Amino acid sequence: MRPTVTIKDVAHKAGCGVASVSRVLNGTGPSSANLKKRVLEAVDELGFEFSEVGRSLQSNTTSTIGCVVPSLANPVFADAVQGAQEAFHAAGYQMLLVCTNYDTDSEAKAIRTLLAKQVDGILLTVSDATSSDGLKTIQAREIPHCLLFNLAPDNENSWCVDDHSAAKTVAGEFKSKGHRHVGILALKFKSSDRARQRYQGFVQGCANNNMCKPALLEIDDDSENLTELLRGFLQQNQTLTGLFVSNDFLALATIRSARALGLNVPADLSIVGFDGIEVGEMVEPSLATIVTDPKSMGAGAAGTVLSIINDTPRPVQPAPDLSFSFRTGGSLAAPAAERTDGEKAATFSPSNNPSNQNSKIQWERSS
Amino acid sequence: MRPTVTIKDVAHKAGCGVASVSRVLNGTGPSSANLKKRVLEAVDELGFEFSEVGRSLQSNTTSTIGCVVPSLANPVFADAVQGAQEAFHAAGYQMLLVCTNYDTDSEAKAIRTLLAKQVDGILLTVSDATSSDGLKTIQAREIPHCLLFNLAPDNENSWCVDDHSAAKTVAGEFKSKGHRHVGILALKFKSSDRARQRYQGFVQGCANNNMCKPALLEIDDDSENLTELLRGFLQQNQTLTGLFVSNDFLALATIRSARALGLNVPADLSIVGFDGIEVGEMVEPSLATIVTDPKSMGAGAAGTVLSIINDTPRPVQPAPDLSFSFRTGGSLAAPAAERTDGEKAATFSPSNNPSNQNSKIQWERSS
DNA sequence: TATCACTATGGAAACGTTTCCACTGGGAGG
DNA sequence: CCTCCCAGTGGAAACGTTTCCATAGTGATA
Repeated sequence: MRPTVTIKDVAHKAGCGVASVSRVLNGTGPSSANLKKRVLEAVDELGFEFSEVGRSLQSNTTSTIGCVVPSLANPVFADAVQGAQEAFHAAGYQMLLVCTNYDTDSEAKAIRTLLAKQVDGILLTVSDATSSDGLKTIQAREIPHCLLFNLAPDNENSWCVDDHSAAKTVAGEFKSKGHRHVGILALKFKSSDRARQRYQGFVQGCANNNMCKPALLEIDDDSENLTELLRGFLQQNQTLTGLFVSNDFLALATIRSARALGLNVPADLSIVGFDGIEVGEMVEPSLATIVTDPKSMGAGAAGTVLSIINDTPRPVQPAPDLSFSFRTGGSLAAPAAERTDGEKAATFSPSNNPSNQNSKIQWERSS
Repeated sequence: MRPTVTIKDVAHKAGCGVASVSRVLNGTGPSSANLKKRVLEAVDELGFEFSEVGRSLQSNTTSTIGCVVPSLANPVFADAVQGAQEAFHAAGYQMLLVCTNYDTDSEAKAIRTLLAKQVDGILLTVSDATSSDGLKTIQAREIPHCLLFNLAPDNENSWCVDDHSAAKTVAGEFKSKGHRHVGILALKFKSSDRARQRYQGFVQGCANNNMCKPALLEIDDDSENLTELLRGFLQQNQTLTGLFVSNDFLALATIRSARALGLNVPADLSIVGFDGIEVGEMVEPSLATIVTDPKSMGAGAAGTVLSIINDTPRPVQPAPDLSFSFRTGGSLAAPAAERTDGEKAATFSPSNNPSNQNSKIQWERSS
């Protein structure tokens, strides 16, 4: 690694003091035409660039923002990070990214590291905003920050989807199609306040619509045995005609598992997802889902952080009930009939799946 | 923002010199038990943490790595970045992330910014590795770096899928199913050397297998009118029975468009994708595709950067022909018959699409 | 001509670290 | 008892900037 050329080298080559170089290059303070020329030439010859490290030390500012998210494997976060990165970049800030893999210890550790690096602000998604150690540290140090996808505790800024309302909306959609007994398939229930919000909202939505209390199927991160889990779940809830799945990706996997069990979607089991990923519109049947705009959320939260730093008015975020929308899709329809078990089902096969034929299920028998 | 507590404050509170504080906390040099105790207490009381900025200035090292990718919207890059981030994190490095949106100017600018920030290394995906200004800058400054998903020019490290071989493999798979005339749908052909590799490999693969030279449909970033483009393309290539699509996402969109044109996939048109995203396995028909492992690629490239920094042996990367694998799927099958035009097609509808019925196409008529 | 205001410039301090060096005191070896 | 060595410690320099302050020169004004 070639030795870095510093402002001193430039000053020496230009035959002037370092202060003059700084003034010329930053356009702060006066300087003669002659001096300007000499400095610029020296810079050119040496290929000088300011070191941000020296600058940061002096200015107590790094033009760097920390960003903490659980994972980029989830396109919701990937999009949000992308949106935030663009917003920060446009304002002249770089972004330090940390993925925590939904681990609270990693969260806290990452945040300490970012603070040590003297970031000018932090954008973060934590597992639980009410109990996050990392968040407490940030608050104590009074660093400009904004939560993303977390329900905000008191005095906290946050850009998030109104998961509670969204889940209520889903309940209403099930109801309007004639469903009475539905379930919810939730991922990482414990490590995510968002999942909790969705569950509670769904329960309340079902209650508001005089539906049965939704059955809960909670699964861990690996969906290896999703089909078996689903089988067991459906056995225990035999009158269930619809399932609200906590994200689109999992919803697609659930559709596949349902098919593997010989069920027809939506006739035997309606599925509604969450997130609104684009492939949901490309599959057959298309996925009914809650559509959100993670990129805008990320950009908005970034804007909030910037507004705190610059002490400008906070950007306005969409009203809670406008933070999402419902997208209809073929995976949600009126239940064909009450599910009845113990009969031979038509095995699903790619192009032998007429939905107007009332498929029976095979999972009871084969378990 | 609360004033930062520095090593001086600690020294003052502990009643010693700053050098002693540094020694105690870093475990470098001797120190009495008494002094240790005083320092540790002071640190605790004041909540002191070292400033990385001061450290960096002194050590000429930032424990920060720059990472430049086109976009996180593409899950390939998102996964790669995630893999890289984990690898860097494990080695005690933070990651500065920049997305360039496939713009070469942004690339060069981002790289200059990263260099000014004194990153210890850079991981990057550029549009064209042979002509990248940013890459030249990095080379000139002799910064530890590694390319990702770029075909490496001389003396450059790079972790990438062997796009050329992979595309040849796809040609072979088409051939083995009995296809003779196939096409390739490429995205961002100009701004990506990877797309070019795939095209050339596919052309060569078709030639090796005595197939027709593949027709090329090149599209821009927005696939708004994909259906119309596809219609025109198929009109011009009436004997075409298969299409190699440059990424899975686009492949799914193509399947949808084909259906909208009244075509049955795979009977009328086989589709093979590229990337191996997981949803490809969840849809009907499942997507035949080239499977890659972007996360491992990202982690591997990160390992290479680290090995350059630490002057340790380079991690070994998989042999080019093991950098991918072909995944069979329902979207690739033997062509049902030569496509014939001008007849009324069965309009596609969700569950009214028996593949054993030889669908006719409607696009000729409706254009 | 003396004063003034202002441009042009360089020296030096400051930012938060680490590390070199110098200084002290005490124990071991002669 | 005198050396010598070493643990223990603090002062100060250095890293690359910016900025305050002092100085010098210049032209205009009184």
